[in-house]
Amino acid sequence: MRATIPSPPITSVTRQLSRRSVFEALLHRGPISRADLAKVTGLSKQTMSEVIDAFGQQGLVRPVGRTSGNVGRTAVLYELSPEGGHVLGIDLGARRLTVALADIAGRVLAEADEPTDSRGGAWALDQIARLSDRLARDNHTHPSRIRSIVMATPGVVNPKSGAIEMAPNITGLDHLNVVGLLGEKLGSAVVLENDINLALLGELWHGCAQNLDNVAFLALGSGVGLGLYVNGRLVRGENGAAGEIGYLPIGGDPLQAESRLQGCLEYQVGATGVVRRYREGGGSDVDSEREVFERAQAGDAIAACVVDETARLTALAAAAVIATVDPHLLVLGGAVGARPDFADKVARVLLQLAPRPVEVRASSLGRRAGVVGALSVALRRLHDEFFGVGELAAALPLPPPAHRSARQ
Amino acid sequence: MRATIPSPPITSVTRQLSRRSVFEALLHRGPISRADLAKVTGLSKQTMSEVIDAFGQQGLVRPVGRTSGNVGRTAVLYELSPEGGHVLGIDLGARRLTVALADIAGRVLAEADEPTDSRGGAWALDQIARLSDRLARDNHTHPSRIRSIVMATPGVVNPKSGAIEMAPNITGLDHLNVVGLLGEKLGSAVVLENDINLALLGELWHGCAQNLDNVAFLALGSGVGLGLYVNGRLVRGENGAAGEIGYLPIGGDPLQAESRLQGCLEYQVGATGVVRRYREGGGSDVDSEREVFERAQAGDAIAACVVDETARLTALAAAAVIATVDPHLLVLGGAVGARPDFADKVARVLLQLAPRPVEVRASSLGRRAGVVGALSVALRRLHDEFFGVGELAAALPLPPPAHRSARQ
DNA sequence: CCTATTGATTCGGTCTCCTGACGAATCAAT
DNA sequence: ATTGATTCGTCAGGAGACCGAATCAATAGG
Repeated sequence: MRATIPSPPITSVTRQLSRRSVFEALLHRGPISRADLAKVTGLSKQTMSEVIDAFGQQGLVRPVGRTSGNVGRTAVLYELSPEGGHVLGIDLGARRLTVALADIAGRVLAEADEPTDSRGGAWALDQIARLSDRLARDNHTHPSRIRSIVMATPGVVNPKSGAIEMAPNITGLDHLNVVGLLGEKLGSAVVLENDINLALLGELWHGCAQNLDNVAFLALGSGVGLGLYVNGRLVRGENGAAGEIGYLPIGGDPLQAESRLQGCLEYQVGATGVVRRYREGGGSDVDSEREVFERAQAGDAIAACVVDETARLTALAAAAVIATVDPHLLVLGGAVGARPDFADKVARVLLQLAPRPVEVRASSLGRRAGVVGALSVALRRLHDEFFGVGELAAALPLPPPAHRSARQ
Repeated sequence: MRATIPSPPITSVTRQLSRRSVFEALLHRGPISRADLAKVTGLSKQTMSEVIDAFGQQGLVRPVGRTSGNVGRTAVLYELSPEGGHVLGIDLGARRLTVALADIAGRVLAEADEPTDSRGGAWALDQIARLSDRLARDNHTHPSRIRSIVMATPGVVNPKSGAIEMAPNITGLDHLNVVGLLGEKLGSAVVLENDINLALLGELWHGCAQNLDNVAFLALGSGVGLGLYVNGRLVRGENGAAGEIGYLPIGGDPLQAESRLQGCLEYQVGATGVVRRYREGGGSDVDSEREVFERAQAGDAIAACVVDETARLTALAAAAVIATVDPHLLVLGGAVGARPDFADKVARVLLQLAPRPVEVRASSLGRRAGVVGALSVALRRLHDEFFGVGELAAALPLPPPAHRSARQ
């Protein structure tokens, strides 16, 4: 086995751009010959040979057979090598921990999950490290080859510091330097991101929202939350609090005490809200919001009523989001939101609310969405590390209003 | 006077990047010598002289005196020349037409406005052409030198076609090929954009929202509308309908007939809504929502009540937007929204609603915001035409889920 | 076996950029 | 006024990256 992968050597901007477009072509056009690469990228054949040579020496690329059947000389086919680097996606949920491993070409090599260590905090982090290590070794990958790690976590992630600001569902996580500790344990930098945001990105990469630029993802589970993808980019907001729609002034008096504390919409549509409304409606004791949904499907009239009201409020929230950002698609996700029957109900109410109908789909990845999204971000970060063009791509900023005189 | 400005000759990518960074330095560091430009951009003195030479031949740049006072040889100072190109910003409102002219460096050369031709449609377009021509000639600029024109218009602008889809306040504009006709009359391509979006961009460029990446602009005038700036980019939405918050399910039953037709919030907070509520409250006859506000300030109790309710509903809408996109700043604009007293009222209610306080400011450009925003977009487009890097800057797309096998 | 075709390499030539050297212009001190 | 220090701007040489044309190599088909 070769030594650890060297960072790409410093090269000129123009060569970096060439490398970048060759990489992109390799990524999307699978095994491909140098001649075809030259045609696709517009580069000359010998530039192509130089780039492929360099890629080969970095372990980024490997030959995989030759063409055959066509007239003319056979060509050597190349593809991205799994040796080029690996990425890890983690979804740390309150109940379930999922980890997945992919290579630089985005091929998902393995996936594993376990119940989250209920002691939370440091125990959960240890569990993550254990599971990740096992996954790497089982796939003949030394953990040190993992160059990019992204973890989905509930709560608000500060977009500047990358720290968790509130993780109500996992005990003792908010007072821990998660990025630092986990990075140490795993031997590589870790990036955190809100779980709903990553579920949205998962649907965008491998799920029901592929190739779209404007998507809203409404998650309904123990709480209610929103992920937004606008102009082809994730919306985090100034404080990472974008999508905290529990506080939407919908479903009650927003100035009421309970509403102000946990959010007006959350108070009605969150798990405790659903259970409370079921109890208030005369229903017998239930443990979780899930049970209410199951009873509704089993014919419980009170439960059905609660579910209908939940769907109605969800649709109102969705209408607010749709009026605000005008997405192409609304994805319903989360433990209860992804239920097709519930999605249908919401879609029906929505049809009566919106000035123009919006497509509504239930999440197609279900609870895998979070890991898949984490993988996609980890992958993107790895690609950027190797082939990013940095600020070069930034838009030309406009001049400030203060001007020196323009002598005519 | 020199002949018309030639399009920049085709150059290699690397030269284009150099030109770009030199231009940026000229734009922001005012008159500057070649030696300083070399230091700022990191390019060599040699390259700098080449680029400045080329700029000079294109008429982009001109010498303006020399340094003095410092030890050492004096340096020739250069600045962007007004001959480099001009841009035009137009704000076509229902009542007022405003036009402004700027040069390639973003220096606003002139601004003029008139009441909009009340016959609307083709007459308004003629009026625009007349006013623009006059403005250009008064500033020693032949109309043919104007290389980029952007117009603010009410209604939804289709982000793909660039056409107006609904302009309720200006008669006979929605059945006209505005882009085509106006482009013909003015002799240059015209781009349309929603007036609220441009007002937002105006505040971002020259107003109260400078140097921010996440801003919401809530306009309250004859109607209610929202402009969103997220991740440093304008949010148009999939159909250009982002920010149509008249349809927010706030302030009434969203399934009611009137609400469904013109939007639930619009029905309460729009001009006709304010007037209606004043009448329903027992107020005497008024012509416009503006009058209600004036009476409130003059001590009319009924009017004050209506205004308070309007502020309350506006704050609810703002809270919904804030929960959704988490902006750094909320700007209140439009004929009534920009009133400082009203902005204060909204801010006060908002303080009780949001989990974390958000900064609220009244528009600082007032009704100039639209033209200024139009200028900023026109300018950006001109810069991009000259120095854009195109798709080169695009993010590396992730591979699609369908994969060829990865032979280990 | 020969030819058409396609893949891959080699060989100039161009473009852009940088470095180092040098002349030009200026201020400050003698 | 002369000299020295300093800065501006240009010139010449060379490195990196790209391309096109020519050339060699390997294959399918007649």
